[in-house]
Amino acid sequence: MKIGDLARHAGCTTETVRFYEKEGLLPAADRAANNYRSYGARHLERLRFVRNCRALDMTHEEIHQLLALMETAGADCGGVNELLDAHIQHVDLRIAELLQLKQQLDALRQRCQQQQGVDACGILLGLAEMEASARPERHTHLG
Amino acid sequence: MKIGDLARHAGCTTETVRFYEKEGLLPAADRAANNYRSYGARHLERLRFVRNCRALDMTHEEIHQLLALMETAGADCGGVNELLDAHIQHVDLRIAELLQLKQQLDALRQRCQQQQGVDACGILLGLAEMEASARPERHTHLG
DNA sequence: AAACACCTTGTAGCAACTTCAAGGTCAAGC
DNA sequence: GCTTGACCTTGAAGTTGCTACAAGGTGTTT
Ligand SMILES: [Zn+2]
Ligand SMILES: [Zn+2]
Ligand SMILES: [Zn+2]
Ligand SMILES: [Zn+2]
Repeated sequence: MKIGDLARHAGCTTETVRFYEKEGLLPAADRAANNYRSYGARHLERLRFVRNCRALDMTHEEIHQLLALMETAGADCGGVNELLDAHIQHVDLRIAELLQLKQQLDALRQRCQQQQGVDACGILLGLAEMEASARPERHTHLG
Repeated sequence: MKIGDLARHAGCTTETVRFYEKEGLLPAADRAANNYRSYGARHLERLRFVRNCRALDMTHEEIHQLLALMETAGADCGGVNELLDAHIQHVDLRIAELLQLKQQLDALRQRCQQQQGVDACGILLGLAEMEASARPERHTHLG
C-alpha cells in the first residue's frame, strides 16, 4: 500500500500522513526499493484510530498519551478512562465559556435596535466601555 | 505614557501592544528622543476597544473591519450590526458543534464502566471502530 | 518520447500571540 | 564612577495541526 492509498482509506491527505509520521503518531513506514513508503493493515488501523481521536478534537498530546497507554501490554484501562474524562471536561469548559460569551454578545447586540450614526451606536459604545477583566487564561485547548 | 504603562492599563503585555501595532490594529506610536514609544489617551482607548473585541473572540480581521466602519465619519451603523450578527453566528455554530461532540464523547465514555485490560476496553474499541465521516470543514474561526 | 499521476524532501504559511536573544537607556545605590 | 535593575528597542523563532508549495524522482500509458 502506497501513501496515497493509505490516505484515501483513512480519509485524509498524504501530507497529513507524512506529518503524523514526523509527529510520532504513526510509526515510520517501510520503504520499497524506490524509496516510496509502504504500508500494511496495521498502519491503516493506527491511522484510523488517530483520525477518530482528532475527530473528537483531542490534541496530538492527548493522542500520544492514549497510544502509550494502549501499548502498555497487560495494563488496565484506568488511564484511558481518566484521559477521556479530562478531555470531556475540556469540551464542557469550552461550551460553558462559549455560552457565556453568547450571552455577552446578545446583550451587546440589544444595545442597537436601529441604524443610526456610528457615533451613537450602542454596540460601539458597549465595546468602548466594556471592562474585559484581565484576560482569562485558557484552560482548554479548544479554541 | 510608555509602552509598559499602556499595556498595564489595558491588561495586556508590551509584546501584544507591539504586535497590534505591526498588525495595524493600533496606530504607530510617537517616539520620544530615546526612541521609546510614547502613548496618549487616544491610544489607550483604542487598545481597550481592541482587547474588548478580542475578549469576545473576534478575529483580527473582524476587528479591522469594525475599526474601518467606525472611522467612516457620518456612516450609519448598519455594517456594525451585520458584523456583530455574523460573529454571533460563528459562536452559535461552534456551540452546536461542541454540543454534538459532547454527545459523542459521552456515548463513548459509556462504553467502559469499570477498569479492565486495555484489550477489552470499550473506549478503545469505540475509537478503533468509529467511522469519522470525512473531516467536516470548519466554517467558524472559533476552534 | 511525452504526458500524466504519483512519490520524495524541505520550506513556508495560517492565527494570535509568546518567548527568546542581544542590545540600548535611565534612575538609584554604594 | 560603576554596578544593579527595570525598562525599552529590534528581529527571529516557537506554539497547534495541519496545508500548500517548490523542485525533483518514479512509473505507467500512449
Ligand atoms: Zn482535551
Ligand atoms: Zn448601531
Ligand atoms: Zn466571528
Ligand atoms: Zn476501559
